[in-house]
Amino acid sequence: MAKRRVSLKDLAAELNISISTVSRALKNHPEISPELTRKVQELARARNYTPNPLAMGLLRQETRMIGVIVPDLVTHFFSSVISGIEYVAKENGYYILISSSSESYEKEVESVKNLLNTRVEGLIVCLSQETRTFDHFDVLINNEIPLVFFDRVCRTDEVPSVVADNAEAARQVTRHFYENGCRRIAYINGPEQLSISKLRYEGYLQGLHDCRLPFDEELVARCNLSPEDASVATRKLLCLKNHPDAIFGINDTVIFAAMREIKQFGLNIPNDIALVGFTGEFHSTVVDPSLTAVTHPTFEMGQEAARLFFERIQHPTAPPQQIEMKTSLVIRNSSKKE
Amino acid sequence: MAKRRVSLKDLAAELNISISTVSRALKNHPEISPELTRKVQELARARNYTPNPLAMGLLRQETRMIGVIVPDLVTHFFSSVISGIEYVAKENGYYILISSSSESYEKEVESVKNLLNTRVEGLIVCLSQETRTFDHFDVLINNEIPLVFFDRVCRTDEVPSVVADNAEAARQVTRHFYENGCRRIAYINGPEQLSISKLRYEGYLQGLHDCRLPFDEELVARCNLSPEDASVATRKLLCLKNHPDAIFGINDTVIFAAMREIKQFGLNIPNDIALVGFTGEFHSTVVDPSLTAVTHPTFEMGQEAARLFFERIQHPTAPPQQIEMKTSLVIRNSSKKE
DNA sequence: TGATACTTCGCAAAGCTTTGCACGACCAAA
DNA sequence: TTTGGTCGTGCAAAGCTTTGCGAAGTATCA
Repeated sequence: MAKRRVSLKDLAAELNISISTVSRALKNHPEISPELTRKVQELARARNYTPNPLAMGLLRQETRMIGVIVPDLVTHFFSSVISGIEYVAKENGYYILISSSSESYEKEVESVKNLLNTRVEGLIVCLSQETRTFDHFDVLINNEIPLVFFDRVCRTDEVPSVVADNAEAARQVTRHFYENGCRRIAYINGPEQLSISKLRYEGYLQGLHDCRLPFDEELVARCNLSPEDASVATRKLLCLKNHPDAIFGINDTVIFAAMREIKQFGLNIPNDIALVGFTGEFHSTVVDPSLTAVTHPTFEMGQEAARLFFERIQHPTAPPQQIEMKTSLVIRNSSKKE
Repeated sequence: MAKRRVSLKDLAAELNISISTVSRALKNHPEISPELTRKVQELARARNYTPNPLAMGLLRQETRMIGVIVPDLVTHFFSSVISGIEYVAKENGYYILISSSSESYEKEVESVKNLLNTRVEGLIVCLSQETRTFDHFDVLINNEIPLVFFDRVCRTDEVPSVVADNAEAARQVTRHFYENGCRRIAYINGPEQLSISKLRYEGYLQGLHDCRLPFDEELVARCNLSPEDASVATRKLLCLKNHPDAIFGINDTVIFAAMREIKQFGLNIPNDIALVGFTGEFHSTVVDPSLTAVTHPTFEMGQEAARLFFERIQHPTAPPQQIEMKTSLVIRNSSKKE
């Protein structure tokens, strides 16, 4: 057990004055005489006094903590967003409590409950891929507890959120493929309930339409976001009697898995199959061929999410904003046919 | 401002009984009659009562929070270790407060101070690469506040720690190079003050000695752990009149930067230069050629660190353990000369 | 009926901080 | 001498929970 830290009471006892006087002296209250103020502040420094946040929290009903729930901590996208959240939180004197849902609905529900019990002042959440119902956020919404979603969102009419320009980005990717001579453009999608899946899929469709390419159902594969499942989905595409000449993957996990699969299949990237991913990873540049990718401003997404959160703290009932972050298509070698 | 949550006082008022009775009823105290107990518990459930951790913290002098300080959140190694810490923390009903030092000594000192002021029960730390002095941990040690280091450690005679078998792993890498025909084996080291730099360097030297290879000072480059600096270090090696035929990089950031640099230089991996990294990344398999690497059990390192932490909570003055985790050299294509 | 023994509960303190209000002391004016 | 004011400080409550101890009430026994 760590020793008790010094409290106002300790200082008061040592100086033979009351606790309230110490408290006031420390914040330079004008009603306390200058010498006493000086004496108190000196002692406080010497004893290394800092106010107890638990007591303050109890008094002010605030904990200066933000709960953050992400599907996992390890994926570059999430750790980078968290980094952005942490940055803004720190600026505001807040800490973040991180909980990983492991892409599990149940754990997500559990995390919401536990974090609220810990009295965080609100939550910043990216939904798990299993999550199809959203009642576990009712408590937050009904009680006006700040809540912000990012990337994988829901209930955007009630909850502020930060997302990428998913549809537009996917549309551009499709057109980029077309301009590079691809005609059978495949798309590996994520779970249908995820907002990013829907929107990127829509963008893909729009892109096809822009280029007057026919929609071919067999060119759309679906997977959960694990590397294994992505590999399966890729193989399915590769085994078509007429395999695609381009594959667009919903995120980096998927596209890296696809890349490996295609190589093992003995096909050339980009000549046999062009490849574009949706990612923010620096690894795009280190794979071979280097990966053309829609690049997220991940750190900035985290910052925006945190800003939205603090706005929410200020104005809990303001109409929810949705911030759409501009992505950019960084063209590298995986999509340039010779 | 979020509404106040229900407290014992609210429940007591609603039932017209005293707070203490409610408190006891909720924990099935035998002195409370069965019916009253039932009634109280029902109401508590209905009103969604959970004890206020601030009040409990104040009372018991515990916050059930662990401060975690890492150089950054984004690198796979750290996010994966954090993941392991979080896992064990959750098992024990603890949360982690994460603070990033951004590889800065000052921010590390700041983080230690701030986290302690937040009344975390202790700290799990990986030193920043700038850190050369360690007085900022005195407060913890003198006050018996639990502290655990991982990976980049110091004061191991006083503080428990979790590290990889750095020297042994580096030695094996060097021998592996030798067995694959490499004779001019270079090493890109990190900042000298880091324990991992020292130990891996020692292992490298031992490996050379084992293989009766001469030590050549110009084959040792140093960099801070940024990709940019790693690139510079690599170029220096490549520009030697007699460039190395193997490069061993202290971590993944370094080795991926080196890989890129070598390719740009027009040299072939592994035939011109073999490459081995020190990493836990799944990306090793997706780069081309796939990267031979010393693989850390990163998640497990986090778990061990957390376990050590909880032991420390139990026995703050027990002699500090140092846990050395076994790494394994996973041989892929980047080190196989034809 | 009075005393004893349980059963069932409430009071209050501790853990820490802030802050409105009151109180004592001292001085000046009436 | 009394009143009114100013200045410096302390009291106490609130925010929430746990728990030792005391008290009220009921039942049992002599």
